[in-house]
Amino acid sequence: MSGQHKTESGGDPRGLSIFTDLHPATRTELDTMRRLVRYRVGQVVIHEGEESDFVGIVASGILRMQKNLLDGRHPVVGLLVDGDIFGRVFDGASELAIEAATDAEVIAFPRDPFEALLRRSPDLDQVVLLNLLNELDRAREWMVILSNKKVVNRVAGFLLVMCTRFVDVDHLVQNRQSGMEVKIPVSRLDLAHLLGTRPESISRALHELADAGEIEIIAPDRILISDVGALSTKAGEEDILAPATLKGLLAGRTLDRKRAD
Amino acid sequence: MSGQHKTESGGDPRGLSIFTDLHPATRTELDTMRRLVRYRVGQVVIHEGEESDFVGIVASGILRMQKNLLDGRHPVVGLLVDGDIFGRVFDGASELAIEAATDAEVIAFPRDPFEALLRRSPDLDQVVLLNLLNELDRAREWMVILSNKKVVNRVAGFLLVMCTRFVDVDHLVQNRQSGMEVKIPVSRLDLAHLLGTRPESISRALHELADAGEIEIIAPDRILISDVGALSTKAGEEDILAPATLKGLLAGRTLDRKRAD
DNA sequence: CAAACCTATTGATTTCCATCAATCGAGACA
DNA sequence: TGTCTCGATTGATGGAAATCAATAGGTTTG
Repeated sequence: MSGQHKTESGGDPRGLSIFTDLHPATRTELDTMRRLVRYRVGQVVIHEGEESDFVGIVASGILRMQKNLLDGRHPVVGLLVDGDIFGRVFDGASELAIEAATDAEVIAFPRDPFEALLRRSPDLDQVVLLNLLNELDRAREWMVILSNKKVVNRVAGFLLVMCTRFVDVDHLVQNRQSGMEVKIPVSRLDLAHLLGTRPESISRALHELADAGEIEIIAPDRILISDVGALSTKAGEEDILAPATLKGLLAGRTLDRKRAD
Repeated sequence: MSGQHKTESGGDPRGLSIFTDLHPATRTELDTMRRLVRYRVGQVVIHEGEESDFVGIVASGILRMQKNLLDGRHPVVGLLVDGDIFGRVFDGASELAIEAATDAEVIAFPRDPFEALLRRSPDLDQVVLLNLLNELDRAREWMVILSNKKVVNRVAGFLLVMCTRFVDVDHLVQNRQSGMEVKIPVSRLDLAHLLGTRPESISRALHELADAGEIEIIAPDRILISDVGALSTKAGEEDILAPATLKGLLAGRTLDRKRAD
């Protein structure tokens, strides 16, 4: 009943790896208060405007942060994956809804004890601070991608982000001899909301990239990226996976900010 | 030569008010290491990719955070105003350029001593953490505004953000009997980059709102907002300045997260 | 005072995409 | 196996905005 998705073998449950370097005492306290919550596709994790009573870390699956507007639209402002922290630390209701984009598991910490521990433990505080800095970077990086006027350019940017940010999440990204294979973990509709467009345009953009020989559509949700450089150009960015940067990735570094220590 | 823009009378220099509640010892240390830097319109504060050696707080004027793309575009991902903290805390070069959108003054703290102090002072750490949380909220709020497909809707959202976030910055927002007067602090081109469009479209959108009687264009950079409700609807949001929320504003609360204490 | 310059604005045309509508394909289920 | 259903795809069309181009208004400069 327990270990189908999780990989508890030996080490931490998924998602908690961000806490690996914490002081043992802090770890112990966290372990004491944590509980695992499962959500199914489409379930609401935190309602918009709700004062959430827990801080969560994604252990598996994908959550989407979205705003539900009066006109019926609900733009997605970001996705949460393995290891991402969410839920309001320190007061305030969330202005965003958080919903499960796929079946998902969340490690939940009751808010008050978590905050109390946060105040007492500089090491935990540090982890949370770095996580926030990364989230902010991602949000802005995402804005740059969204600043592309043409859908095909935004889609190109999205695929590149998949390659970098989701590189070691689940098995979403795999190296092939002919390029990188990316599994798109959300529906076309979610993707459209994420990229500020409609599913039809997503479809057209993907097939346009395929016709240009820059990607290969193995299945609707499996994309083989064959020409990273072309995608980077389309995304307007410098070559995200240019030799220099790529070397770093292959060496095991991530693009995320790490603890200084 | 010194005190034309600044309001040093009695209390803190502008921008430092976010540090008002800090422990006196922390304040003293900060005061020791701070220095004031002035920038003129268009000057670069931090180059894209540069490893900045200081943490800054805006004391006056407006900075813009932008990405300079290969194709010549440079989308603006956010503005920094009085009291906003910028510059990388903890490692990493900025992926964004920061430039002065107007003449501006910045209070700069050398990075290493600032970080050292941050590690030692939970109160300062707390302020930085809350600032980050607010920045993240704003970034996502901004994404929601940018998710509007029509320019006129994004412009409406921008004007509303001016009314809330910039309510006590310089004299950008003033109450009139016929509505709120907003001073747009950046050029049409900057505004276009901020809203993901071109200056021509900005112009057309503003005049469309004026024709609808929802705003009045006193001067190109002075907008009188006469129908907040209509703008809110156009922005897709619930009525940001609806009675309940507005009452809070008038009571002196801001929409920002405050320290719990 | 006039010339030069920059910004905002207005006009005309083309491109891109949202939208409406129809088809296709894979999985669920009887 | 056949049908049902849902998501993805493809097609056709109207609308919005990018683009190109030109004018107006304000400020600086000589």
